[in-house]
Amino acid sequence: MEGNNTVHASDSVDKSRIVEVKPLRSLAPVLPKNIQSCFPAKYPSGFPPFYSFEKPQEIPLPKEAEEIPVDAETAEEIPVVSAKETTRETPLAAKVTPIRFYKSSVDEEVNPRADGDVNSFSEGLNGDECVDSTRKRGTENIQNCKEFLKRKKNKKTREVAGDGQSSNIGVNPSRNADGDHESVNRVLMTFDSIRRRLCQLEDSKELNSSHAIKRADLRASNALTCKGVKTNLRRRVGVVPGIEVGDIFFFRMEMCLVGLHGQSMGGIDYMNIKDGSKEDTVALSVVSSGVYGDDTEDNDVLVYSGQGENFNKKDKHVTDQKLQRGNLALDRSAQRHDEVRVIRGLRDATNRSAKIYMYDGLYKIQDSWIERGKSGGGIFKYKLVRLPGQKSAFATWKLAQKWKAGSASRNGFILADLSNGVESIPVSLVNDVDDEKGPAFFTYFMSLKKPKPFGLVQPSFGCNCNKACIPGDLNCSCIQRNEGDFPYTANSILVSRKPLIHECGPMCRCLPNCKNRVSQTGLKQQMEVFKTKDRGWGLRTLDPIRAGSFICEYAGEVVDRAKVCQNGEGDDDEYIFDTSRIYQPFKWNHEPGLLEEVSSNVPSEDYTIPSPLIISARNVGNVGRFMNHSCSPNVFWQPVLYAENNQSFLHIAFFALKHIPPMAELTYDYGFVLAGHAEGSSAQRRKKKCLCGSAKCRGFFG
DNA sequence: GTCCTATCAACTTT
DNA sequence: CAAAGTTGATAGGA
Repeated sequence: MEGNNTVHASDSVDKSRIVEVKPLRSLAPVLPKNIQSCFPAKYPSGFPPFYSFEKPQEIPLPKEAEEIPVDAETAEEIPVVSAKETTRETPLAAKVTPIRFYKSSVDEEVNPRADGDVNSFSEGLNGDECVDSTRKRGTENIQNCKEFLKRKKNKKTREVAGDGQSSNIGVNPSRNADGDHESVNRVLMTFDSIRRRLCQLEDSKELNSSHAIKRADLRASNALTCKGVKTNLRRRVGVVPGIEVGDIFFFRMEMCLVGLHGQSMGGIDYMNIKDGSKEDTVALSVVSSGVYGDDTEDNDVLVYSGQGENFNKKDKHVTDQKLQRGNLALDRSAQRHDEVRVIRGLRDATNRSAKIYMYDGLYKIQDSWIERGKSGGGIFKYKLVRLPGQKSAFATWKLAQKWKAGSASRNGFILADLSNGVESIPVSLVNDVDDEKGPAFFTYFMSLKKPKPFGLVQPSFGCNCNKACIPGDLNCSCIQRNEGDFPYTANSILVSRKPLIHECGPMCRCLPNCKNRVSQTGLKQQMEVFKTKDRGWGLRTLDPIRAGSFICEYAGEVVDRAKVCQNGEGDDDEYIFDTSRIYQPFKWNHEPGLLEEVSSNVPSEDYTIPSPLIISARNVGNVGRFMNHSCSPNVFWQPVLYAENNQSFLHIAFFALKHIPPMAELTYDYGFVLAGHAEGSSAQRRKKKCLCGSAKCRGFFG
């Protein structure tokens, strides 16, 4: 028994380090406080919003606003405001430098009244201009949109030149033609935020009407295209700025919007170029869906099939593919020895009908030939070989899949399941860096021990839903607490960051598989604890993770500040999570106004926590305790509340901030304590030097 | 009940 | 403009 429980694989088993598994919950009810704190005021205490849309008249006038630089550099200079200290006065919103300036070129072009004032900005959006707002929209709207896009195209040259006159929501106009990391990120985040919200609306409509809005991906993309929220519009051969080898995508549209692959369906993207006096056509990128038998043993080689049917629909004759379009382009690229971007698609393991795409870098066409297909028609084949010296991407993904399946051996493999069966998915322990055989002893536990009730005067109660709560059912008291919105999509993706999320709990009548219990169901992705080069143990994922996916709770013991101070004399706060630290604000929800039906109710991203919650994961915890800090994290925390034993308890749940590729380390922003604001001895506490290595690194944390 | 495949239709890009 | 290595819904079979 003990052998099974050991953290170490080595012979020298230290009995003090035996993992003790206690998957039971311990509850400690305490005194209730006032109910007011549960329901956020209009501006709950917390971070200031980037911009106040509820008071558009107080937004600075355009002249003023245009002086505010919108670069990434400036964004970093946004004053950080303590969750504790912020007293909300409306002008604060105007004082805070906006990360973007919300004025779109659309308004300039289309709405003659638009003068850059946010007010008219919203009006412009609420008109029918280019807003694909209802299922039964007429062709009129589409027409408008097309016309708009035409006009926009003419104007593009000016924008590219950087006259500074126009700007787009979310993207620095100068990044429209040639993007960077910042603009790519922003486009992707905005896209997915709108898409999630559309899914949410769709889910809730299903109950009330038969008409569900389909293809949220297309609709989100449409909205962004109309508003010019795109980047890397200039089509190019080779590297696309801001996109890294190994980046993953969940929709073809995402790759269109950031300029990686311009074809919404087509597998081959190409363009015409002028080479001296001669016109030529060259391939830009190919998407391999992995269904045409183009997989080879060698992950650096791709055999890609040309495009074109093998029979003519009219005369029903077998035909050969023709050397035209994409086929021609690939042929030309081969002769010119040009680079071609390769995107590899694989089935999503968790959602078999969906696909995940990974950018695998640059390849060159080494060979091409014609094969006979099953029907007898000729099929072009192109052998693409990956250029050396690029970061391993697709190969890593495939390897991770093998590790998961147990069909490939691993270097430095220590333990198959650190959680010892507490999690339904095993958490492996790996160290391929040095000799350390595992982290110090702790008890694996999935949730909070000794939680303190969240101050409510009224007794907490659960909902009365039968079996499962259904989005759009306004009789469900849990949905009511979430202001009518179901916090998660049908596939358990968080829709928006909110001051507080109310989940169903043990007191609800619905069953444990109710979709409103996402943070209580344990790990959903396969993860592993691994030894980093310079930051101790860390957590990484073997699976690709979609933005908004639940990662894990921050499990541990709820402690008092006094106790933290007592223990905090050494470097003892390594395993402390504290909601009252200062956290860099960031925008995860989309801007209001990008899509009519979605604009009106974009939740605030200021967390509402009436009294600080401090969790120690030193002795008891889950994988959350291994997540390292980063100033450019890929995970964020979100307060979640649900009731147990007539009381409500606050939990901290982690969600993916963006799409996370397999084998990437999971990190979140630890926040920091302002010097002089901490109590007692911890005031003198040293900040830790940050080694996150990101371009936006603050230099310290903790 | 679930899991897989096949098929269909709505759909946007160049 | 037509074509396209899409996507999600739906149905039927193992």
